[in-house]
Amino acid sequence: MSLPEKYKKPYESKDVESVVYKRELNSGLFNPDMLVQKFPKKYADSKTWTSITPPPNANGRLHAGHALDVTLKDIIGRYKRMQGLQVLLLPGSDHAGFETQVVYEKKLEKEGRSRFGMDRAELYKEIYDFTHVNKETVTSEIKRIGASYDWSRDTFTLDAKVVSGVQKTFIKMHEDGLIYRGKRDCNWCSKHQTSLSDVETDKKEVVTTFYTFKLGDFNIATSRPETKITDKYVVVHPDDNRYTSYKHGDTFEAEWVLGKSTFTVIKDDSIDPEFGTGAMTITPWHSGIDFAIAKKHGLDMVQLIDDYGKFTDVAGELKGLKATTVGRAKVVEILSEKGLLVDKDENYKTIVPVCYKCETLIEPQLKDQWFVKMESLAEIALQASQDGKLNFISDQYRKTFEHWMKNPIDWNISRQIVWGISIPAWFKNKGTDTEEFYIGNTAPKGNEWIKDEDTFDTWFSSGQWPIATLGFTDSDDFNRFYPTQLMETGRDLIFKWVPRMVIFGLYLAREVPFKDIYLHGMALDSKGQKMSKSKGNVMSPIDLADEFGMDALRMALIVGNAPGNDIPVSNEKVKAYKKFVNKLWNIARFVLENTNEEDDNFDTTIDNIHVENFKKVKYEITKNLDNYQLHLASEELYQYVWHEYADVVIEEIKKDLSSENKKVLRYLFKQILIVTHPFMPFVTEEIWSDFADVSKDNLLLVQDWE
RNA sequence: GCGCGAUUAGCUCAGUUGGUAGAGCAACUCAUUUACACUGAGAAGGUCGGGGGUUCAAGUCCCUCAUCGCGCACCA
Repeated sequence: MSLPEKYKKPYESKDVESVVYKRELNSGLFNPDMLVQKFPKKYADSKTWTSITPPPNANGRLHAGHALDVTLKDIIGRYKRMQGLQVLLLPGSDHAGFETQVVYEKKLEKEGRSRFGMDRAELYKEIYDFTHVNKETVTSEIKRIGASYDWSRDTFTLDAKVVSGVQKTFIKMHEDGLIYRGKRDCNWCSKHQTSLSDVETDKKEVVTTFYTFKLGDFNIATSRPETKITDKYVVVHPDDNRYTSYKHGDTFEAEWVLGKSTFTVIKDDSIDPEFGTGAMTITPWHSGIDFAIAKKHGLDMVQLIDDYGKFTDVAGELKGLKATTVGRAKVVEILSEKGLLVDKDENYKTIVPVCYKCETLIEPQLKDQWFVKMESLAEIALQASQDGKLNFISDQYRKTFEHWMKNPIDWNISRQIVWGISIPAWFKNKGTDTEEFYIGNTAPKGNEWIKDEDTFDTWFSSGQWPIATLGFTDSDDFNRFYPTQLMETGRDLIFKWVPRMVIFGLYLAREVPFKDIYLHGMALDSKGQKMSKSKGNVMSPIDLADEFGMDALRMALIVGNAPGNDIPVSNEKVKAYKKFVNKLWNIARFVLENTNEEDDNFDTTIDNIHVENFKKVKYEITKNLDNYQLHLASEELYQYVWHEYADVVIEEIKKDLSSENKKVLRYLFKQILIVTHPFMPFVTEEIWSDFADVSKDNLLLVQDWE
């Protein structure tokens, strides 16, 4: 046959990629229903193989890490599909409640606006529109990577079916006694005006001053004097013999910030006698630990600092001062003037919690919030892991998972933001002593009930993602595809996301949502630094693909990246695989120039050393794909294609282009296309079209692996 | 403080039940228009962080130390 013109010049990825993706997409074969319909012989009786894709936040462009995520899943998915399984890679996107709201607030800030004071519905509408524009960008970028996702099942976390299902889950959990509302210490961000879960806070080391003040017969040490204004309990360890003259419950009068006041001595063994002076006063409203002590002994709690970080009425003349800055200075000044400052250490290092988005100091606040009781849920998740129902591809993450499940903390699922799924709860006399609540989709009778304005923590909905995307537990898709086979996502989601999906899966469906858990590492820049917008080192997979081709980028992300390890991405590495793609292109040219369809009837029963060698390589590649060792599989492939097939097989055969040799050449090359396809779908599918009639869905996408 | 990783060629990293150290990139020598210069052939480069142990045999298993990274929790 005559050589198609395109092979007379180097491979042009840009010309090919969009054409190939459209060809594959339009075949409908990314949809498992179409696989069965179009190729019943191969797929009608086969099992399903499903992976729910992590929903990327619909609030921006993709970075190289997303490309790694998509590539890994797509390679496995394409491989399983060629093996004859009904593959479903289910895409979606996440409204990413707090994350998106933060991004949008920054936009508002730039425009000189603020969400505070905006009409709730209006704000929601604006963020919705913003998100939808971004969602389209994200979707088109994922398609560029070559994702063989079933877009007909694309799901958004704010789709009506997801919203109602998530709300139903909340109602069910309440009925099962797993939800409670209560005043409890919360992580409060005074900038964003919302509470956050523990995984949404970061730790920051600060150097501050550690003060010791005299309080009656006690010396009290603190790094946060401003919280001490209204303290009235002194806590010491029961066995501390320095304080034996006071018994638990004894009271004494002493001079303090706002004048003379009465203090009560509390003995509690959670105090470390070695730390500071072994005595402390407690501020239950603004400290989790203090709250625990106060709750245990039934002590009074007062709010000293308001939601904006300023002193409340109880601070008397200090009311309205910003607590952590002028407030602190003022308190130190007052106590010093009274001669109560005993000591100060100005080089005290401590770690404080900050908002993971804005680094504002988290001020613990007692708030009425919705909490999920985690203990029993964590226990079943731990059990599932210990029973071997979860297969962590790199076992280090099992330990992390189980550690977390052994130390569950009740989960605050209320957020004081509009961008999210509304909590189906209603209040009567909210904020008063006679407050009542009702949980349900519609308000009870009577017009005194008002809707809860809070929304769910975004992880409350994404935790249900494997079930929600399949239409919840009573749908056909659920029965057909649940439990899924693979959860592949970033290692940073081991806390935020993975355990919650396991828990919800076990709770709602009584089965783990997936068996294999592949946690990939982070994509780093060429210097090994984490990519971030502020550092300006974010690499766009689209830009890299424009320069080197998407197949090259996919290979560069996979080769040498052992599961769970971070991977530096450099232009040099992508460039190296661009050469590999071109090599394949030129091999195709050679094979097409020297063989034709008549050479297709190779008898595979004939002994041939080249065929034997290939079989061994294919066996290894298959084994490594089955074990999710993609870094090994891809490297073997590279070595074989370049240094065996091109350097040895072609070189040998071109000296003797016998009919027999041509058949071997052609047969092996078609096999190579099959094995290479999951890794480099674009160039292989394009070359395939010169070896087969692709007009009737005879795509490389659905060729038999075996 | 607790936990988890990492330490292998100049650089970036592989090395799957213990069996004579691998790749890509870079650098070096040669080939000079070949299916492919986005090329081919070849050579060079590592006492596998230090120390100890188990074993016939250790990059691999155990102990210990050092350095780096990450996670969790911090204490007023």
